[in-house]
Parts: sequence; C-alpha cells; structure tokens
Amino acid sequence: MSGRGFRPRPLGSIVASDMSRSERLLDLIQILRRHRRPVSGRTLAAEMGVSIRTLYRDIATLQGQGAPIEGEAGLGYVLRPGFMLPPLMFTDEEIEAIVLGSRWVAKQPDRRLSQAATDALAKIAAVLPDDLREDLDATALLVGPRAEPVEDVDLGVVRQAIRNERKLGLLYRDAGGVASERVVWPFALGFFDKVRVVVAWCEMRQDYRHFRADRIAALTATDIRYPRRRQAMLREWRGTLGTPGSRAESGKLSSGGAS
Amino acid sequence: MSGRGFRPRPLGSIVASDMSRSERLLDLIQILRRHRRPVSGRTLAAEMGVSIRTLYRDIATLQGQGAPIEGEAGLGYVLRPGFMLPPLMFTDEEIEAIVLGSRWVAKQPDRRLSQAATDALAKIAAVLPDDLREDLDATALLVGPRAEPVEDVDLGVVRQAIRNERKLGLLYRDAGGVASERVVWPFALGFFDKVRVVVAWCEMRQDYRHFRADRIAALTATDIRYPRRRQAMLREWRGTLGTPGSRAESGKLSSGGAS
DNA sequence: GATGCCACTGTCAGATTCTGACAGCAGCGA
DNA sequence: TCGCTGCTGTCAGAATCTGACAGTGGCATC
Repeated sequence: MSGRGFRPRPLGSIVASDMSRSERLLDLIQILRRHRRPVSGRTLAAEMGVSIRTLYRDIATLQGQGAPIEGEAGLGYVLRPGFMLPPLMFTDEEIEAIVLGSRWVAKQPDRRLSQAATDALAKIAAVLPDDLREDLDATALLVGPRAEPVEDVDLGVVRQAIRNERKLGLLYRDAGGVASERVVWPFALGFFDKVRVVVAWCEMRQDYRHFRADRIAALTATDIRYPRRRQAMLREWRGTLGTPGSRAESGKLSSGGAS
Repeated sequence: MSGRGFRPRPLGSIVASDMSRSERLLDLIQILRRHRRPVSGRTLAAEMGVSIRTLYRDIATLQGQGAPIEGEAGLGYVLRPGFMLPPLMFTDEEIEAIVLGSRWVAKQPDRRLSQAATDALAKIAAVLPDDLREDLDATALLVGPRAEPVEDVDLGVVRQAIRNERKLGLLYRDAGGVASERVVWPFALGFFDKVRVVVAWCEMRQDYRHFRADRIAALTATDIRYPRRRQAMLREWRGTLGTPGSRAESGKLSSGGAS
C-alpha cells in the first residue's frame, strides 16, 4: 500500500522514523536561510526547541556535510548563500531531464551560469550509480558546439541588480550598431534564441525594453533602488506580451532588441 | 577549518554522526539498484551486515520516504527504476543553472522528457525556500514558445532500445520527403538544433547515421540484440566527428539527416 | 495439501546513540 | 575589564535502534 510517488514535505524530513535529528538538521538550514544577519546559537536553539549544546553539535554535523555555515564569536551564525537540497526521489527520466538541461546550460554563452551548470553536474554525477551515468552519457547527449556568441559582460552584476532591485547603467549597441547609454530597472534575465536577455524598464524610453547580453558593451552597477517591486514589473511586463497563455514563462519577443 | 565546499562521498551519507542508519538507507538503495531481479530480504540483510528484522524496518522507512521499493512474497524486493538523490549542497547559481536547464527541457519537443522535466521542477520547487524561488522566477526566465516541431513517435521506445542494445525498425522520411525502411542499432539520443536525434548504426548503409525524431514516421521495437557494445559504438562514432575536442559531448552533425 | 520460501508485524531486553546540564577556554567589541 | 558569543569535554539519563524470537499470510512447487 505504501509509498507510491514522492510527496514533498513542508520541511524536508530525511528519515521518517528519526523525526528528531536528521529532520532538525534540514530545519536548521531553513531557519538560517531566513535570517540575513548573523543569528546567535541561543536564538537558534530556542527556535528549534533544543538545548544550546545540541545546537552546536548539529551545526558541527552540518558543516561536516559541507554546509557553508560560518560562526563568529561575538556575532552568531551565517549561512553563505547556497542551499542544501534534501534527499529527493527522481525517476530515471527526471534525472535525464535535469542532466540534459544542465548540459545545455553548460554550453550557453553565460560564462558564470555555464560554470555553475558544470559544477552542479559534477556534484550530481558523483552520487549517481555507474550504470545510470552511462545511460545518461548516451541518452542525454548534447550535440553541437558551444553556442555563440559569448558575451563579455559579467551577468552576475545584472543578477545582483535584479535581486536587490537596483538601477543599472547600460552601454548598449543595438542591431544597427548604434550605441546608446541608458539607465534601466532590470527585473528579469531571460533566454531567447541562444542569447541571454536582460529585461528591464528603460528610463530613456519610459517603457519595457529587452537587451541582448552580447550587445551590452558595458555595465554600471549602482546603489540606487528603483521605485517599483521586481515582481510587479515582471507581471506587468508579461501582460504586455502577445501570448497571455501559460502562467510561467510563455511569450515571445520581437526579434530586434532595444530601440 | 571545517567545511568549505562540498565533497561528495562514494556512497552518500546523510548525517556524518549517525554513520549507521541514514547512511545505511542510502546504501540499501544503491544495492537494490545493482540487482535487476528481485533480491530476498535475507540476502540484502547479509550484504549490509544487519539482521533481517532491521532490514524490514529500513525498507519500511524508505518506502515511507517515497522510495519505489516493491516487495512480493516468495520473490524478493525490487526497486522500480528511479533514483534517490542524497542531500546535496548547491550554490544559488548552481540551482539557477539546474532550474533554467530543466525549464528549457520542459519546452522541448520530446514529450516524455518535457513532462519529466516539469515533474522534476515541481519536486525541486517544493523544497526551495520562497525567496529563492522568486529569484529563480525572475532570473531563470525562459522566453519563447515551446520549440517546434513536435515529434509523434514515442522516444521512450528508443531509450529502451538503447539501454538494452536492441535493434530498432525505422520508417524514416528524409529531408527530401523520400521514405525508407531500415533496421538500425541505436546507441545514443542526442539534441541538435532543437530536434532530438537518434544516433545509430544503419544496417542498410553499413555506416553511422543520425535520424531526426520529427522525421521518424514509425518505430518498431525488437528483441534482437545487436552484436556490438553501445559504449564502443558511441566512442567510435565520436571519433568520426570533425571535432576531436572535449571529451563529453562536442561535435557537430551535418545539416541533412540520414541518407 | 503439505512443504518451502518469502514478505511482513509485534514484542522486548540489551546495545547504541542522542541530549541536556555543567564547566571551562578563546575571540571580539565596548 | 566586562559581556556576549563560539566551541569543546564530560557524564548520566532519555530516547532510539537493533537483534532474537514468535507468529501470520501469500505464493509456487512437490
């Protein structure tokens, strides 16, 4: 009668029977993620209903696992950005999909992301049984060279700006080769036709524009917060697209670029 | 001193300190994966150096986790195809790469794989903290409609044939629309220019050929094992490609298709 | 239908592990 | 110096896990 299909739990539990320890470890990470500033061990212990001694033990265990938790005396604990995926059950095809997708990303022009995909693949491959890995080599094969064109700008800057809702200075060269300098409010970083595309509100045009990453000549990060919420702009922008259809990432872009 | 970076272990250990139970559970899955036919509980127990009673408890626990283990009296235990990923530590960018890649796969023509990617994404999303999920919605955005053309054939048949090294009957329509019937030895399923491509040895041409999935009119699975090893053919085929370069999935295909 | 094999459950004492409390050291900023 | 905090050692009691034993029911073979 039991377990058919995987049912995710609100907070990952590693093993059903040991409700306490393993599950608590996952919870601890979630709690740490919630706090941006350092949290004292005592606070964490209280939040988990456990003694401080145990908390220290738990942290040590997690660090032994590779969790990037840093503790500094007088301050507290911080979790370096990152995330620990709890154990997940995947079908062969789902793993195939993930591996194939990651291999595709690894071949994309976005250098940081490409590297990240390679790293992720290595981590996944390290825990896969040999036979499955061999299957994947044959079946999740990607043919074709790395996608051109490689952009020179550091898209990490864009990601940062999006995450923190900051204005961004842009030196852009449009399809005709005409250069322009703009200040934009970036809120999404998309893929279109093998190119990464920054989607933003353009202060100059007073409208939504998208910018092909390979045509961006220079980026200037700023500390200036733009006045709107990222999510709201994303929704609004989606509304302006032709396809109203599916909820997540449908739509199309005109072929040109910013004007 | 402690944990910087994640170091994968040969066999996943969930929690360093409880060397015994949680780690044993992962091992058990690995052992089950190795055996294709049913294994008796006693065998498993012996292989793990544990009593039968404990083995039953472990199996129950795993099933509670969602592991697709099936036991039948008089036979033994079998693990339905699938794999349980142990807890893995990913950076934000690595998760972004995985999600982006999976979203890309979800938009590909291969229906089964597309569905698998969607399922995998749902599982991952279910365990991600909200803020990270929001970041990903903006930053791992995929723009553009589902890739055309959608093939009609069931590529699952091809996967099966590759996995078991069986011959495959093919009704193929080439670029000029000319139909032909062939028997091929499939050994890889690749991606090229938005189309899935079956790579195989063609008995008719006595050479390696690739077949665009959208031009395959019909597939016939057989039980006839082809005389060579999949891996060897894959290596050989790679050798025939222009690019000798990187080890994994480089190379290019001529634009045509099979002839 | 008798027999053998096997999956599964209940129970219970002993082994193992985890936990909390107490004590103590070290780093850091006020 | 003081206060706050991270971090370690130790140890007894609590919680959990484990193995042994007993018993039920399904299935195929003799």
